[in-house]
Amino acid sequence: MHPRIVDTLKRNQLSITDSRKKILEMFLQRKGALAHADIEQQSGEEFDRVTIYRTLQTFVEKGIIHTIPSADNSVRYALCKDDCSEGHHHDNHVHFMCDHCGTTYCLDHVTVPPVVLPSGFLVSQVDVVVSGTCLKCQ
Amino acid sequence: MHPRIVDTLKRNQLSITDSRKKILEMFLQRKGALAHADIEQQSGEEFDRVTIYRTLQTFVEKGIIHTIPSADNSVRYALCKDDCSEGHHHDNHVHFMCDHCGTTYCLDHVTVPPVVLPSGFLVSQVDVVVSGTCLKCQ
DNA sequence: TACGTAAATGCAACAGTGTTGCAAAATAAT
DNA sequence: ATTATTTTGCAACACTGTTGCATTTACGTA
Repeated sequence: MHPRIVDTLKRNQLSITDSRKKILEMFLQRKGALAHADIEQQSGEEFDRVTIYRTLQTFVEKGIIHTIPSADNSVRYALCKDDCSEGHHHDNHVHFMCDHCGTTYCLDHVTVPPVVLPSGFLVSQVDVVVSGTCLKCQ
Repeated sequence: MHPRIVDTLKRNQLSITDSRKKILEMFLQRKGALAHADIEQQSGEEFDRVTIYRTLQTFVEKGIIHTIPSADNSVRYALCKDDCSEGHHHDNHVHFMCDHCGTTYCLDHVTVPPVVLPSGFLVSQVDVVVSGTCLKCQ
């Protein structure tokens, strides 16, 4: 098991349970983004659907993972780089969705360019989602 | 009725039906984005749910409207500036979602800044979604 | 204008997604 | 080891979106 798992859970004052350990491990292993359905499939019948939903919710609240916007209807989650503080997510990096294989990447090293809005709009967060073809699909 | 309605439908080789006229009018009237649920509520019992889904699908295919990405699970649609050609949407403008009232704006005059990705990624589209507080909610 | 064809609609049924309440089980604290 | 708190699993429900098929509507032609 990944050494960061128990550590991360404790730091966020979460009790150490099987589902949390397993789900967090999935995120740590495959660095890409995961949808609820991915987790449900990978974990087989081990956990209830509802438990997965609640675990993801908890992780988002604690700033362990963040949601990735998408034009289709699917919500994907990915690890926050260094755990964001509760309620405050500074994931100002670019997300990339491959049109071909569907994989979602967090491009941690590509920062979001500044966007200047008309006066009157107060910006709290900027999400950039790039779609196209990824490394593996060319 | 808005004069552009029949014109737009004809130009896209769509038959003129009540639902298409009514739904297109909704988009032309309130310049903001609309979710399926909004349309269902506004139209009352006039059209079947399925008809609304299919109309939205058709409009997206024809490039009359486009979908707006969002971090939550809701799909919203907005008019394409000048009808995009079929299958090709050039909506490279910034979208703004108000955290307070939930309204989604298309900021047609704010263009998407260039994003430079690591080599190996082929970019086909860049979506920028800004969230915060809008003009009315301050 | 009337007619025939092609397209769009409404209905029923279904699958997927996400939420809530509550009892049982697991975790944490003593 | 025992108790209090949290988490889980189950059941049920609401919402979202899709598909097949019969009926209705729109469109081109005569």
